[in-house]
Amino acid sequence: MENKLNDEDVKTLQQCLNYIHTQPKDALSKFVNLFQPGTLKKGEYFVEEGLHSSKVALILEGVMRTFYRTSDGVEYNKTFFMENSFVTSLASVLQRTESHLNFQALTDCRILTCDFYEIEKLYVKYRSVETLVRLVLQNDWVIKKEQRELRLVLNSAEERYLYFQEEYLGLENRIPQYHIASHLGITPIQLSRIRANLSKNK
Amino acid sequence: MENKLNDEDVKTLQQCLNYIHTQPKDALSKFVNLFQPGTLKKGEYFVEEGLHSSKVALILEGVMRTFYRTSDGVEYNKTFFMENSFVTSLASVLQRTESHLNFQALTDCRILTCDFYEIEKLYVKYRSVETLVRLVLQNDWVIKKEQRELRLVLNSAEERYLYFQEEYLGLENRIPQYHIASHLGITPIQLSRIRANLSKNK
DNA sequence: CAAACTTCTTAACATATGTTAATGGAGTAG
DNA sequence: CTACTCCATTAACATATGTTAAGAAGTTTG
Repeated sequence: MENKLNDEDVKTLQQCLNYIHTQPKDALSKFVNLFQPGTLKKGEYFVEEGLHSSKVALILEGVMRTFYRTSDGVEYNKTFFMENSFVTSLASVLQRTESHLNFQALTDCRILTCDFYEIEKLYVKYRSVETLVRLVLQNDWVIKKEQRELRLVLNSAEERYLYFQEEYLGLENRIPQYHIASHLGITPIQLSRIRANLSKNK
Repeated sequence: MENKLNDEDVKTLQQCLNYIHTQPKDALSKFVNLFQPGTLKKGEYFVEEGLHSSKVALILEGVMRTFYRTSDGVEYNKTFFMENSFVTSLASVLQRTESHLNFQALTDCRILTCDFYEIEKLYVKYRSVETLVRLVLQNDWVIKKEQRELRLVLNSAEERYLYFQEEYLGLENRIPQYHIASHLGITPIQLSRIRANLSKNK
């Protein structure tokens, strides 16, 4: 049971943090020390609906999804996460409530995890950490959500599919099509038709 | 040019603030003093896209909408505001950037306005004010946006229309149908069909 | 290898929605 | 009152999408 990060993973983590908002060396070092290595098997849950979780993960290898499940069992894939993405049930963490979203590994994953509230404790000493978190929030919750709402209302399923390909480069070939269809708000059959139509007119 | 609020409007404002998060008397009084009375003619803009605005309005009488306009002129009505609602271009205010949304009066409006940054100045002295703002943010940006995204993906236009009726009680008869259609992401023709179908099967 | 399973595709039909155009009612200006 | 504008409805047709069913190709399991 070693909770030690190898040099390469530390470097990846540092780069991912600095990419969002450049951190001074001491803050970066404290930040990195909060993380521990871990793995998820394909199908395994990182966060389950109905439970509270303050965990944060950085994906080193693999793909995860977050999805909502309706009362009659229909699933809607809200977001996918790939390498170098941070994963957390933000609403649950911020509101201190149980998550109503599920987070699940779609492939075997290698991750680094830590507890969000440990990150919060760094705010007092390192303003750069608080800024980083605020930027993630602003970007994820204000800008991305805005864009998604507009696309759902204003764009056709085909346009949403083309946008998906840009947003999630290469993901198309790493997960089943029906997960993509669910993300686009259409049936796998309709997605298949759209794909057939696109390749015909190319 | 009187910037004096009448007693009744003060009472309404106080109730609206306390409804979100109860305020101590001195905070409430400072809060109320930031507001000035005003009016908007039908069709007049409260905030225009491309410009920065830190204005906040409480609607005393009337209806407003916020809408997005695509590059080819199509409009999408994001939200409607009725009596006792606070109106502000939140993303613009928080990010200190220009608004990419328009806010417009759909009827003649009687409002109370103030500057958001004046409210922020109260944070230091009155924690209750900061809490109130955080609650609005959390409610509007986290919960409502989440619900809207799910509805757009998971619910039919008819279901969205029925939900609209609940969410905006009585609004249906105060604004043109095509504004409602735009909010639902469908054409006025389709909304008309849905309405005809609902009254038939009733 | 054979059987079972998963996933993607296609067909056939039904439903939902968009587009264009015509109609008529309600309100408004002259 | 008349002409005009705005707006909701309806029809007719085209397109997009859902549903059900069948089959093919790849993968897993025994």
